[in-house]
Amino acid sequence: MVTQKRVRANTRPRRGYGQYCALAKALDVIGDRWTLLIVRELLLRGPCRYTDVRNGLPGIATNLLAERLRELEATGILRREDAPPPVATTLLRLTARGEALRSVVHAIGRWGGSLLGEQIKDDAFCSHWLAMPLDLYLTDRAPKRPPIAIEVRSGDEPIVIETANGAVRTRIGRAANPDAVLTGPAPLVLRVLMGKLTVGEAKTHGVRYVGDPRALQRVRPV
Amino acid sequence: MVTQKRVRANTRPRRGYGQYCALAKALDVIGDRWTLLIVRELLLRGPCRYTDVRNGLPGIATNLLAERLRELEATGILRREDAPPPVATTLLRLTARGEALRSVVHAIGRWGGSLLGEQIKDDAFCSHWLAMPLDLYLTDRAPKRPPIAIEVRSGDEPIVIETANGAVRTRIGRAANPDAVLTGPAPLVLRVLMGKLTVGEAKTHGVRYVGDPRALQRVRPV
DNA sequence: CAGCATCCGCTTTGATACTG
DNA sequence: CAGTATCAAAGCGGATGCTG
Repeated sequence: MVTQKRVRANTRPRRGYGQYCALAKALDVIGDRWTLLIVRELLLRGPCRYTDVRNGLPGIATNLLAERLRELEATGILRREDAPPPVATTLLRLTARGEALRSVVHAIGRWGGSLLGEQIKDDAFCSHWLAMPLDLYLTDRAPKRPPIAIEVRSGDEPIVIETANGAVRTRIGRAANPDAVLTGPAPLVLRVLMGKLTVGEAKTHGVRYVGDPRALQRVRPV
Repeated sequence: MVTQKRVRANTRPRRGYGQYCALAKALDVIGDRWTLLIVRELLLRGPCRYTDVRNGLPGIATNLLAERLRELEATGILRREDAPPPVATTLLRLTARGEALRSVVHAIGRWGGSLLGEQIKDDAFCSHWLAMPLDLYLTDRAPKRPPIAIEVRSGDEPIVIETANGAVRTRIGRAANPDAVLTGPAPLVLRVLMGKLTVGEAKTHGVRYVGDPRALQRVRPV
């Protein structure tokens, strides 16, 4: 008798912890390798294509990404939707439940901040990853004054730090009229923004800063 | 000649994401299977023995637990210490860095709460796991009044809900003089404490409540 | 090219047995 | 009590191939 091979096609048996505990149940869903990094990409980029997600995840195997996306869709964390008329492609968008993972990603990111300082060695880096620490630590020191924008160029994609009614938001893209532009290697750029390194010191290591010097003070972390 | 066994000892190659990102670095350390559940046990129990941790993690393989504990020690999340004179054993205790994971565990637990309501089927349950949702959601509605204690018996170990200067803390153990004692199956007990089920309704399903009825109101969640 | 699926070799995990 | 030893099964990484 022939043994059944491809029995259950594309549904994994899902190896869960089997514990009646919110943490365990959550980890059943978001605890697999790469899963939270996929969520990170969708949180930072907003709705985007398969390929965009993959570009933000150097090292992931394509089949694994496809599988994770299927799982995330099945668990109601993201959904696929057709892009508006101009381009004909499928967009991946976080659901409300997926957006709610921002608090989780922030908590882990904040905890992991202390592990980051050391060195890069041959770590991959994508400039939009800067957005997370910036959103986490920067504050608007002068909420009453007119908003400012700082453009940061540190890798493939430029990002913009904007003050908007008291909060600091970081997004991928360019500023129409930036008050300052900061350019250089990521660890240094980050240290400058975090106030751990003066612009003067950083400039001797390849960082460039053009524009209003007060812009940096404006968003300095507490 | 005796062959050396302990050659490669305890250093794995460690398969990290290789990304210069706080989230990825954190997941390199706490992203492996079982790791955060081990941290949960240490957070809920405080310093305890290997066996205590294992009892709180039904299904874990002993070698895996031993390996994870080694990794957590190496990454500075816990440390081993000799127990005080009476008992001669090794205690596992979270370091400050490990305690800082409470915010991470809480964030994930809060997110995972919505996944929990459904059914138990054949999920394992340990009564001390109740402590997390209780710490997350209960509040002291009358901080000025004398503190109260509610004992909950829902499984192997009793736990105590205590109000202490405005906060609600849950711990493993018994209350010397509880204002109320709640007994019954976990999902029901939880629903009662969360205010989603009245004591009267719960009693028809096997829940017992003995003591001051106002104790329950006192710690009701917002 | 975007968006996968398939195959293969290696690593991690799970279950059990055994030891100081 | 606190692990180590062993081995099968599942998961993962990388390469490659297929389809619209």
